[in-house]
Amino acid sequence: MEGKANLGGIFNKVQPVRGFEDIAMQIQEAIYSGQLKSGDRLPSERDLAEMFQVSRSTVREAIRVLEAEKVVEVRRGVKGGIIIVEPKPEQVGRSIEALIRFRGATAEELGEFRTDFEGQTAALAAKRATPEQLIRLQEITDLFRDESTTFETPWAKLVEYDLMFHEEVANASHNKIRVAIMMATHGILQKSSLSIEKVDTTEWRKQQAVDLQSITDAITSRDQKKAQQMMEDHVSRNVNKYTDS
Amino acid sequence: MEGKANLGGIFNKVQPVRGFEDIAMQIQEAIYSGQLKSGDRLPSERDLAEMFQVSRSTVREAIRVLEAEKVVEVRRGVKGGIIIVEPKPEQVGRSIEALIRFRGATAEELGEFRTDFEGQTAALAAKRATPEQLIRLQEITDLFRDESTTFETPWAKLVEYDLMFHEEVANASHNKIRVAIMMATHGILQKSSLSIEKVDTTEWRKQQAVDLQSITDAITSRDQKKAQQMMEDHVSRNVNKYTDS
DNA sequence: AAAGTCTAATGGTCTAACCATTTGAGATAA
DNA sequence: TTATCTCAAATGGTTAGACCATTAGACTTT
Repeated sequence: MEGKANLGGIFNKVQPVRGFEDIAMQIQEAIYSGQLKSGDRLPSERDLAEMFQVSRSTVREAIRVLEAEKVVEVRRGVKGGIIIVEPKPEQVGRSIEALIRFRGATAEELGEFRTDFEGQTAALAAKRATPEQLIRLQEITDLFRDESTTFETPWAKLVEYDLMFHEEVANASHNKIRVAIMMATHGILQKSSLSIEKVDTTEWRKQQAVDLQSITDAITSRDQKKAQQMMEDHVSRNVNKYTDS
Repeated sequence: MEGKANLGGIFNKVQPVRGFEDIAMQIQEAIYSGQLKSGDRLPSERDLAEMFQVSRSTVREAIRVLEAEKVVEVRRGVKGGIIIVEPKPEQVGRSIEALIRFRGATAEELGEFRTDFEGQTAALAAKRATPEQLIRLQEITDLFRDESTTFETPWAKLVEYDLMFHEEVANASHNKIRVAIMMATHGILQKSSLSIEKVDTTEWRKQQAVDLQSITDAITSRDQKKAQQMMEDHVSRNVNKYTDS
């Protein structure tokens, strides 16, 4: 630290830009700047190669990058091609998952986080939910209760309703970061090592239905504290179910 | 919804696996399963082509995918090659950022989330910090105070100490999910549209130093409520600074 | 010892062809 | 008419072999 200027954050790593990188960046820029919208179709690989004055291989490598980044989607055949897609919340879950796997996070840690996080989200929802969102929450709650009373309804379907409920609560919090993180954690839950375990008893179904109703009630009555408490109970109950088994 | 079974979540999209995808997956599996560790070097493209019995182009496309997913890094020249790298927290920030840009989240929303999130993290830290972590927090606090008294210390350096402090608090929460999300949000803060703004006055510097000390004190005295409150105040104070300017 | 030069290994790119998939148009059959 | 089959065209997927560019280290020269 002596006789040597601290250049941290001033200079950037030199990186010779490879052809395909350049192309991938140009296309991505066009998307971010709004010149290309989701749903648009890029020219064919052969046309792109001519436009960028490179070989088809180089174009293809650029497309692979964009595809891996979930910026475009590729379909074969006539009327196929390279289509621009919307960023999906699940991909955040994927990279969080990679990080978690690497750092060795556990299901307990995820559960603990979810308990706190969803509790606060519910509190915000109680503060800000629109009338339409309140109605929607009640609808999902009713749907869950109705379908949960018969064992003809598969467990997976009920879990789906439950996640739908949680996401609607996140929407009602009117904070897009929360929506994104909510969906990310759900993406993790639905997969791999941190996956939820199937616990499907009559009591579980009844308890879930009661949980959703009490959360909906608390949010509807704008009772932030209660909404937070009910949601925390609901999430932790399931977390415990999963990890006690 | 009538006369037609709901197959949601039961069947998956059919996707013919392309050669390069197969190869990319195999390599990724080898990494996740521990057969390949970060730092390891894959065989050269030519060798991989022979091993997988495909052309070099196909191998290269697979490498492009892995590279885009930040699973490997590629260097040219002799002794260069394809090296396996660790997943970095910043990449989570990147995908969250993409999502946020697309969904149009604002700096206010991020600020609101951080206030709640970091508050809870501090509360957990107060509960679980190890003696070593308490010492480390005090060290960073001291470092910040000492260096902040002279304007020779650049603003960027102080922000760095601040982030270091927040990450240490996250570590002290002993929840790896929180560490990951903390780093992710910091990654966002350091870039682009949601970037923090430079506010560097004598009062700001003093206030920051006081903030860190009071948080450290609260955590050290195991006062969860106070730690949460102090952290919330600290974060929201900065958020307001940034957004009021 | 220092500087320059050469060499081999590795990724980056190109060319030109062929294969595989998909859609729609047109021919054919019921 | 209607249903089915066939075929053509466009698009991505793959191949093979060549050459270029970059890099580290060995070797040579000064």
